[in-house]
Amino acid sequence: MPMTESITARDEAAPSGPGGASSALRIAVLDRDSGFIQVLSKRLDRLGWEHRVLASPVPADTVVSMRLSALVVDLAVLGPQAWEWLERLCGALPDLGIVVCTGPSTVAQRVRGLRLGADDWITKPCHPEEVIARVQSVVRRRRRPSGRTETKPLMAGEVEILSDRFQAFVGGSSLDLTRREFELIELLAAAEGRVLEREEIYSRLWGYTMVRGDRSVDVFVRKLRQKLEKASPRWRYIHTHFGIGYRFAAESLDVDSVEVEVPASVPAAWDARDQGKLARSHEDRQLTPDAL
Amino acid sequence: MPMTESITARDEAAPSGPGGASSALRIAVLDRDSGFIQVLSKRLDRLGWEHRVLASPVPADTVVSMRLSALVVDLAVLGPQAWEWLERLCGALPDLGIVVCTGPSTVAQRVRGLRLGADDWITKPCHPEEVIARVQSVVRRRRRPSGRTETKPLMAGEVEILSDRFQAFVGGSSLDLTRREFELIELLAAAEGRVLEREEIYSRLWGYTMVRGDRSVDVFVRKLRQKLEKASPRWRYIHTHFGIGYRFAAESLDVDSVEVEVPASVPAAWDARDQGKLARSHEDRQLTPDAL
DNA sequence: CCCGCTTGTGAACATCGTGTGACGATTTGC
DNA sequence: GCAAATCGTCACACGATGTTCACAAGCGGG
Repeated sequence: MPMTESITARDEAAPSGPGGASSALRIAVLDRDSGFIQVLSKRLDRLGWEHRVLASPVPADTVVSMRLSALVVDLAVLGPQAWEWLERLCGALPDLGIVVCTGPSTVAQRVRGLRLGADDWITKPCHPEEVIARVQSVVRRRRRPSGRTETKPLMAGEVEILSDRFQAFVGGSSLDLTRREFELIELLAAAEGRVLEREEIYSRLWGYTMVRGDRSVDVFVRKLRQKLEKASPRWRYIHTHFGIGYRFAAESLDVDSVEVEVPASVPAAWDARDQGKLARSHEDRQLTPDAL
Repeated sequence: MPMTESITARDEAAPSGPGGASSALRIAVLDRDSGFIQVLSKRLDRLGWEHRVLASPVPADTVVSMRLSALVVDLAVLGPQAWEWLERLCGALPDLGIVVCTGPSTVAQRVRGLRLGADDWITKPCHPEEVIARVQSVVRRRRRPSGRTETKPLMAGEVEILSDRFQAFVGGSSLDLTRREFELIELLAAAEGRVLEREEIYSRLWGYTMVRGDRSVDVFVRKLRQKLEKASPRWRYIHTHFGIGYRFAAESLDVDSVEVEVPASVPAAWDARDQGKLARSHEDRQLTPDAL
């Protein structure tokens, strides 16, 4: 069985993607081995997981309040009451992932721990990477039921983008976006204020690189604009940047409420010129490069 | 730390009760170590778990058809393709519990196995009782629905979904849903208002990942719609989202009772449009862009 | 002010996704 | 072992969706 590889710290994708509340893990380590803790903490940091180190036997109730995804625990820290503590904890938090990481033990002890509710049992000395991997494995299973992807609605101007409905709404009524249209508005709105190049939009939506001359992005932008215009006539959302791409930003045509929708991140020159342009031109979506 | 106890074979309750599919575990062991297999099989028998021993590297597809709860596997049996095999299996059956039980290995190998989707990794030689305990632990984690005894009836429009009866009712009379039909309506109703993608529905109901071109979900949606339509003709429950999946939401065809079923989160314009369309079109289930 | 390039627009076209009925395979109950 | 129920696949039809065109309009640089 030729299995040879090194443990490369190939970092999992940091929590960046729009869909990714996936990596929002909270871990606690209950141990006293300072060396072990230090190495583990470092690794957890690099993974971007929130973590906390506990040195003394915390009452089970306290653990409950920490809202953890998983707990790594050395039973030795707990002393004689380890079993009782473990049992109570598992009873109180059946969804908490528990990885016991402790010194030499008998089979009977391991079996007992696992039966009481521990999800895994590692024997020290052990490699931190394996601890991480086992915690991941435990959490991977745990996370299924909480698949409730907490998708906060994206808001911009009058439109409300609900990821779990695959739709955008204005005043409660759907824009009737098709799948691609929705993906496009979601992508644009997630990058609100920033200009996205055509190539990037294309590759993020279609998955492969755009061939020169492909007008798909333009076409879908048009469709989106049509539906946005119909549902929210007094606002402009998608702005063209000539030779570059598109930028999503809710901008009202009503002069009164100008300051409402202009993001603070945009330099002042922007709104001044832009609004001027908006006021005098019917073709206000077309922004020349020097308007930046 | 006084931890001393013998491994008593205190059998878990055998699958006896009518309601109890709780202990109906199906395990497979893929190994060639006859002694290990024999001892393990004996133990599995006493626990009342269905089990099957495989001696040769079974193709991943075959494993799928075995409807297992968990699999204990010695990677040595699989030879050089072990990793690939493991990866494909985990991809096809994300809910299958996989316990690797194999000879001496490096940390890197264990980490790799766990990352690929294995739930646990035990190093031989090991005590059968620990294997059992770890399988139990994995399965315990895997099972989310049985853990909850919350038998709150789900209500939507005129239908009432009673999980403990595996049936849906309208006005007290059963819809005579088959198992799959019930699982489907339960899944959909639990996510009321949210769009569920076909792939998700399939993987949650069938347990493995959907192959492209499989129409099973569509077919069962049709069967469900038929029964819902017959029992509750004045309501629509399952809505198609083209290119995505289905959304469950009770919507009345009667204009009067609009406010009853519309969730507060969705503003009024919704039903206004929707109801209008629903009222005048016989083909209301297919949500054309302008019907949503 | 003109020319080349980029973008907007509408429609035609090809493709894909879904509803539907029927059929064979498998499981379940007696 | 048989009969009924249930499950999953298939082929067909139809419509929604995505893609590609040609042309018009707008922009930028001489």
